[in-house]
Amino acid sequence: MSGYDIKSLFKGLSWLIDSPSYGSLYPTLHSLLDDGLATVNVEPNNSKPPRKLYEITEAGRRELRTWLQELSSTQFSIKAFVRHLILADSLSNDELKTRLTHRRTQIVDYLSTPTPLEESDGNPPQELGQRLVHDYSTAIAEAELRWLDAKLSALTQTAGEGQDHGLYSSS
Amino acid sequence: MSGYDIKSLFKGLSWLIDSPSYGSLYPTLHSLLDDGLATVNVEPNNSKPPRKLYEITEAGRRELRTWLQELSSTQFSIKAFVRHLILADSLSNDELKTRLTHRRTQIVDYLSTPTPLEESDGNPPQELGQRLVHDYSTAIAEAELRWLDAKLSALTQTAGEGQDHGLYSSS
DNA sequence: CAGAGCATGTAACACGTTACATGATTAG
DNA sequence: CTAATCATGTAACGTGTTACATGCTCTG
Repeated sequence: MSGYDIKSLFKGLSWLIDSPSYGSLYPTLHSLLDDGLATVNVEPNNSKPPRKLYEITEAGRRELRTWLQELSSTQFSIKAFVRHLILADSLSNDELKTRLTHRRTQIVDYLSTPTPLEESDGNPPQELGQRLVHDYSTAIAEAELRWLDAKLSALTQTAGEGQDHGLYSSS
Repeated sequence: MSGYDIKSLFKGLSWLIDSPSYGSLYPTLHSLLDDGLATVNVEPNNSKPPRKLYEITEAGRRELRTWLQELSSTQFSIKAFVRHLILADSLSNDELKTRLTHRRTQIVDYLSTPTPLEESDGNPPQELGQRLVHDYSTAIAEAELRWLDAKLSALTQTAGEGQDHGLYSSS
């Protein structure tokens, strides 16, 4: 993909996670080249600035794998999970299944932790906000749980299909 | 609340949105005092550092309102919406309803935009990640829509109840 | 008796955004 | 004809994190 393509992808997801600015995106791409983690293929684009199509190298893929491993073992955020999904192409069927299962565990844990419930006394000084957010957070978590279950069952039924991980077969 | 309390609140929400570090939280609280947007009430805490309980001033509440207005009219992100919910105490019944309705509109718009569907040709070079994320994003958006509808109907049924906005009456 | 939680705060550093620079093409 | 989209890039600036400093208390 080109820097522009990457930016577009994130822009479409910006309601869920932050989208990087070109000011950080382009320099990052340049440093990937310097480190040999990616290669470019410059494609002329009639009098417009040429499209620079980046591709990950083997070394890059190795780095990516360890980075994703780190991510999933230390971060629970939606941001981290979405990053994982975006990069699902780099994972094998089994790896993806492992990650989704791990995520499922985290969500279940989150949903089962009994709300801290702060403020002893007669409790409501002013905490409508807290309750609303907690409520919202729970609703989102439950939705994610259902989504994970659906994907996991699709992934398990068609065990070793390779290509599309059995997720989007027969439209 | 104290700086510590605020941090705890965000920590509990860190799976949804970023939690600020103390390194930015405390200085921010200090600058609110300088600007007269908040006041402190220092509460001794037997030999532990005293708890500094901050409270918003009238001027602060005015600033907050315009800030929230700005937020909701320019940002569509979950981050912005969660901020709004946390601060729901500062909004009147009608204001809250307006914001939720506005959010609902945004979600509906998002769900109705026909997926860009990039890559003309025979389309699938490698875009499992894109599809997965889109799928996930849609599932979350639909869950939020249902949540909004539930809250909005609760809010409308008990029109002008004041106190708890009619949201959490008779448990 | 060690580690987690309570509780506040500062300074160096890294990071990312904003604003700028450039310019053709296509859609309304 | 104007605005949006395509397409890349740099430098100054602002903001936020990381690491450090301090010290009591409760839990396992």
